[in-house]
Amino acid sequence: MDEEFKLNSIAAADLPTVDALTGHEASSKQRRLSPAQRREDFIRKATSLFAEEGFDAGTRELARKLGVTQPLLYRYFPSKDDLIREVYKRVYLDRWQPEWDVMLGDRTRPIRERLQHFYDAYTDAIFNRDWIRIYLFSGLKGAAINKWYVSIVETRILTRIIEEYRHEAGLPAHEPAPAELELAWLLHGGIFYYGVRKHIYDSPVLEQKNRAISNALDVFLEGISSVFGTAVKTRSTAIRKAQGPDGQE
Amino acid sequence: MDEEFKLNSIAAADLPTVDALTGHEASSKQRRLSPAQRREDFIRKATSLFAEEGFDAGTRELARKLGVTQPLLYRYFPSKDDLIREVYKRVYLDRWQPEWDVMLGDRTRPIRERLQHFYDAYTDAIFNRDWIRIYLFSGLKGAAINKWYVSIVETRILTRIIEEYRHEAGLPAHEPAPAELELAWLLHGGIFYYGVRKHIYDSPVLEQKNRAISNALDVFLEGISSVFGTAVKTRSTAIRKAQGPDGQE
DNA sequence: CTGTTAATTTATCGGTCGATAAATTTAAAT
DNA sequence: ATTTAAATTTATCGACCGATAAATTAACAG
Repeated sequence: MDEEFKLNSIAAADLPTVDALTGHEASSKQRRLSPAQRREDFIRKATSLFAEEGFDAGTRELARKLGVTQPLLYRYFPSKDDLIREVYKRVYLDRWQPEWDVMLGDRTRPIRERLQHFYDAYTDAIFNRDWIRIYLFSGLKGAAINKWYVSIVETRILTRIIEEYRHEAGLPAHEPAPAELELAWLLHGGIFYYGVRKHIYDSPVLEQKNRAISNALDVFLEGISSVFGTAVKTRSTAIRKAQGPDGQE
Repeated sequence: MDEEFKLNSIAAADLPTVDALTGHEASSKQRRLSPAQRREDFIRKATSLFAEEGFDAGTRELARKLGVTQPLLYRYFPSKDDLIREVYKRVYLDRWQPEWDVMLGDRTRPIRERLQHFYDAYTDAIFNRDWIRIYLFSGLKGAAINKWYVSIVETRILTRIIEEYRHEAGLPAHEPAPAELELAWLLHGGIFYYGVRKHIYDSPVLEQKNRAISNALDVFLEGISSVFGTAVKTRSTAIRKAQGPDGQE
């Protein structure tokens, strides 16, 4: 657990493309790839394979999906565990946008708008089969990066949500109390579970993700207003009339 | 997927005890057990083993934990998959209490009280490492019983919550709309995630589970009141003053 | 065209997996 | 005490696992 992680370090997108590396268009008959490209392919295919079958998926199946032989993997990664760690980093670090931090703290915009913007973007980034499954599998394995990520969500997102809410509601600023953080987790976990139901359980969910988020934010913000004993204008009645929660418009 | 499941069928508790079967007190040196007892032991230890390591855990390790040899398993279960199915049934069907259904529909009690009672009892039943991990592992495997369980939660619990809320709020009775169900899922998923954080991620959570639930219910009920445009007395201000959400009392 | 480098393959090792068959041993019945 | 039924163990099979070493071959430099 003495590892350290850094959000949005050098990522796949920074790697040179096949064309740039090889000097000609990528052909399906291309037999040899540059080390960078081959390594990238291993990580990418491993991500989807591990997402589907868990980290016990075989290295031979991975190689077969790439059209290469299994021992080749060990020229690029000392062990399967090292490959898994690369997959972790790719999944956990790459999709996080540092600007989320900034945007959530932008007090020129109402918090309702900031929250909708954030959760629209955040769920766009993580609501896909690969991400959610890798997240759950690594969580079940007790991977250090999973616990680290959860703590990041709490400090960078949920703590800020409470702080910003308190500010907009005119409440005195202080470190969010455990019970306040817990309410932010209720919102966050509830929204996350939408993704789990849709992408893991293949369960029918409300079609429009942004409406599910919108309604969740309405309930959350109105709910904590009442509970905190503060009356804050948090939602647009125009929106409410246009897309009420009963879906009967 | 043509399997059918039945909540609370004959369960472990209905099995005769070791004493009843063997006629004398269970000794740790007991070498042979009755088939019923041995089978029960296999299922129990398999549940905790699979919960920890996933369903890829070896049958040899399972046997070792029971102090027997591995082939013995195959006198009690035709295959490892059959054992896994038994574990599923034990986990998914046993802890469900049919009275939850009834209680949630008891209109002599306010819905706030019924919800608190239900979620206190429900989380008492499922918030433990074994249950949550088996649930997640089987979900990731796409097990039929997992999808079945999710649909049961929706029809038996969440649909009822919305119906009962609508009734208490004086709204016309009708099948919950998708957006309404989605809000019930927000509550349910948010509460479930409390258990995941505590038992899977080993993340610090608000110590008192019942307070976390109470605050969640306050936010949910007050929130949907506002969103639905209905004013319903849902929470006791006495409770609110005694244990406000800021945890500073 | 030739030589060199390294990307890739072939062959293989020891270990573990789920599962089966046959031998053994315990416990109860006679 | 002897017999009998079945609970349990021993031995083993074929398949698959992660990993290593050595042989091969594709791509580029001269």
